[in-house]
Amino acid sequence: MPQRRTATTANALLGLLALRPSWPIYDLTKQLRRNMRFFWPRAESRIYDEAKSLVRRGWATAESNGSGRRQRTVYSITDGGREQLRSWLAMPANATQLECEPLLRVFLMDFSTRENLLAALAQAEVDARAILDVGRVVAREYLVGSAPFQDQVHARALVFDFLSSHALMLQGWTTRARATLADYEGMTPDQRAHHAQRLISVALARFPAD
Amino acid sequence: MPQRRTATTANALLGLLALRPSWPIYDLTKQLRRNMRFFWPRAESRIYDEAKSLVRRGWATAESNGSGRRQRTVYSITDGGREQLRSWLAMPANATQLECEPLLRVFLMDFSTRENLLAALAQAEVDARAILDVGRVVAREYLVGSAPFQDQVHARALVFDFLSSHALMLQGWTTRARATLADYEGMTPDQRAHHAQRLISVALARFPAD
DNA sequence: ACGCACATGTAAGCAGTTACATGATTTG
DNA sequence: CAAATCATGTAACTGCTTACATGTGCGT
Repeated sequence: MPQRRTATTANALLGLLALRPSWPIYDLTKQLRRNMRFFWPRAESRIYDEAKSLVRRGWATAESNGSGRRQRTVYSITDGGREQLRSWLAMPANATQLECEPLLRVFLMDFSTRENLLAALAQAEVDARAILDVGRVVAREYLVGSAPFQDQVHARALVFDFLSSHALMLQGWTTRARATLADYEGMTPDQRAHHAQRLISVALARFPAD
Repeated sequence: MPQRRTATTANALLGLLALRPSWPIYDLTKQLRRNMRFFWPRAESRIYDEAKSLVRRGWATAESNGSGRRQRTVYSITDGGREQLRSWLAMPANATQLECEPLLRVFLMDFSTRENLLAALAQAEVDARAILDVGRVVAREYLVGSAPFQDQVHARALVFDFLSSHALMLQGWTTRARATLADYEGMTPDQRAHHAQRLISVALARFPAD
């Protein structure tokens, strides 16, 4: 029995709404953009749509607080929304998914040029750095106690641990991969194959017992 | 200027097609399912559609080799397909994306139960184990020289390094997260906050200089 | 001879993206 | 006061997933 996708963006939004009595729509997009995009990436236009859909489903209310001609909508979670949030959290979580085009290009390295391959690795490094750069700023905010969600520091610490581990993993890999490519440089195919096998057995040795 | 998405599934398929003179469609889905799903996850039905689309665009040819009533289509890359592959590889790679619902649930832990939260962590561990289990098998094939793509071992070693690092990172994080939750157990909110700040500074200390 | 896993698709629908448009507010 | 950036959307499209439908061959 294939399992229906449980975590739509709607549920992530509900979670945010539950953290504060009311949210201007822009703050929601900002939150998604700054803090959640690294593990729950969504286009901003999605947020606007999804917020309206929450209202349609009775999980949130919208107050159009139009100062001037332009409307500024503020959203609040309803009791039904809290109920939905609770019932979503009781369902099993979907699997973690990684989509890494730089790695795809390494996989297909034989059809690429040295230059293009290095560019792909550089992209992976940029991805890592983006996380680390945000992380440095946010971490300091939480350490000095000035973060907007300071009361959530117990949860955010775990998220921070995850994301920095992920970013450091990415960065470490690009470094090793570049070194390996340099090693490959002067080798015959046979030597490369041997070298590669050694790399595999080193990595395999780090696997947990079972 | 927003950057067009460059790596559709089509290009990944072209890469596979370029590795062998001809591919039965099922072998393509198998390859995607067994080896690439961890960094380029796609539904299998997508592969069937996409293969046909390659033919429509002149990047592949299909030979319907029907033994019996049922057709077994075999695909081959064309010169145009190789050209497309080359020009895709010359474009900048898209960013790495991670979607981790277990982490989203940790982010929202205050609305969850202890039990549900642990279930989310268990899911993350299952995700890691899935990679490690496949990795163990594939690694041994490459080490004894019996892998279907043994001639690609130089590339696969780099992929293997990436995926095992990723999986070990995931597994390490779940272990630490569980320990942290246990630590939180008896604490006052204030103590938890302090504990969390210590965790953040430990993680921050591991950041590269820059 | 039956059941189950393997193999090959089709159909429908939605979640999500890109691209565009424009109002409001700050800043140099 | 012009330019840039912040803020709030809409429109069009599409890749991808889920769910379903069947054929085919193997093990028992």
